[in-house]
Amino acid sequence: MKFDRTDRRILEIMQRDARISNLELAELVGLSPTPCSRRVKRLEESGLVRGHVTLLDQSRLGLKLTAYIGITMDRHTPDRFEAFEKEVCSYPEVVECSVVTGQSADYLLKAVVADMEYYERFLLGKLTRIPGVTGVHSSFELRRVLQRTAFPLDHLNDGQS
Amino acid sequence: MKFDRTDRRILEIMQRDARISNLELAELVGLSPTPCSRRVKRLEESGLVRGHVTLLDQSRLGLKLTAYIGITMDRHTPDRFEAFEKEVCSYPEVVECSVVTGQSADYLLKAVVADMEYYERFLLGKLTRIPGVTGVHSSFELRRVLQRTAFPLDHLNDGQS
DNA sequence: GGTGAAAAGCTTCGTGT
DNA sequence: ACACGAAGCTTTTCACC
Repeated sequence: MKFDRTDRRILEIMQRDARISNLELAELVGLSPTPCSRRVKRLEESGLVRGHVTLLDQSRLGLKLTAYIGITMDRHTPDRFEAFEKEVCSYPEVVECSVVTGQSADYLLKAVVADMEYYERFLLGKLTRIPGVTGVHSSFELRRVLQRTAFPLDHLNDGQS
Repeated sequence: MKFDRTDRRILEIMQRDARISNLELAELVGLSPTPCSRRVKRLEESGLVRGHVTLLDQSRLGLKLTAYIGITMDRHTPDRFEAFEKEVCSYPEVVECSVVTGQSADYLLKAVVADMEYYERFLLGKLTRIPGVTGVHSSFELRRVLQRTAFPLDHLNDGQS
């Protein structure tokens, strides 16, 4: 599958505004509505577009505390990992979870909660109870400097899978 | 400002699908289109809704490497911080940047790049050149387990600012 | 890829409960 | 506050160039 500059511009615009109409989008990229609509459909069917979501204000929701949590496991066996991951995915407080390289942590989690009191309950009542979890290191967000959902697209100048 | 269960359901649905029509949304929450539209408008004007974005597939874009980067600064003065933050915000590779608590890092960054070769250029050519940066510790994502943009809304059962 | 027309869908009133 | 129904508009989607 190949993308040209027009596709790139379409994606850049949609990454910022998912609710733009095809009519307006076509005008912005210098196309008539029909081929513009065709391109969008092609991009969506290709799997490149993962979805359209509404972003809410974390603070106004009362979710004032963001924690980055490094998790260390006792043994690195598939069953340990699977059980841990399944459990973590069921926690709505966790917005991100990855297996990572580096010194002391196997997993890096990002969790979003109301306050420190809630976080303590989350930590003691949920996270540390998962079998295999031997180490937990919490780091808290003091201030958010930047948060983006848009990826850079400069690197796909022409053909790209 | 107060939110009831219906507002909560509206937000839950929109967090998953930003392009839903008011008609369908109204049906899902058990309302007629008119009051549903009023509620959505009220929620947007309240600032609770930050925007509607399209999410793209990071891997299919060719951005195969995600790095978590801990940054240590030499001095914790406002001018050092401001300059650093302004510079970091101008890097499209950085999708997240926060001031965090904890041992050895002042900032935690999340960066998204094509590969390790690109990352090295980013690190040496950009990040480590910023005045005040004394320590950089990179941790790489081996596998993504979970990634959410939706926040939990269970905690706002009735009234909430 | 562009154009124009037709069709479908959505939003927005007014009115009544 | 909400439901209903009609009007009016935007948007999408054809067939064709």
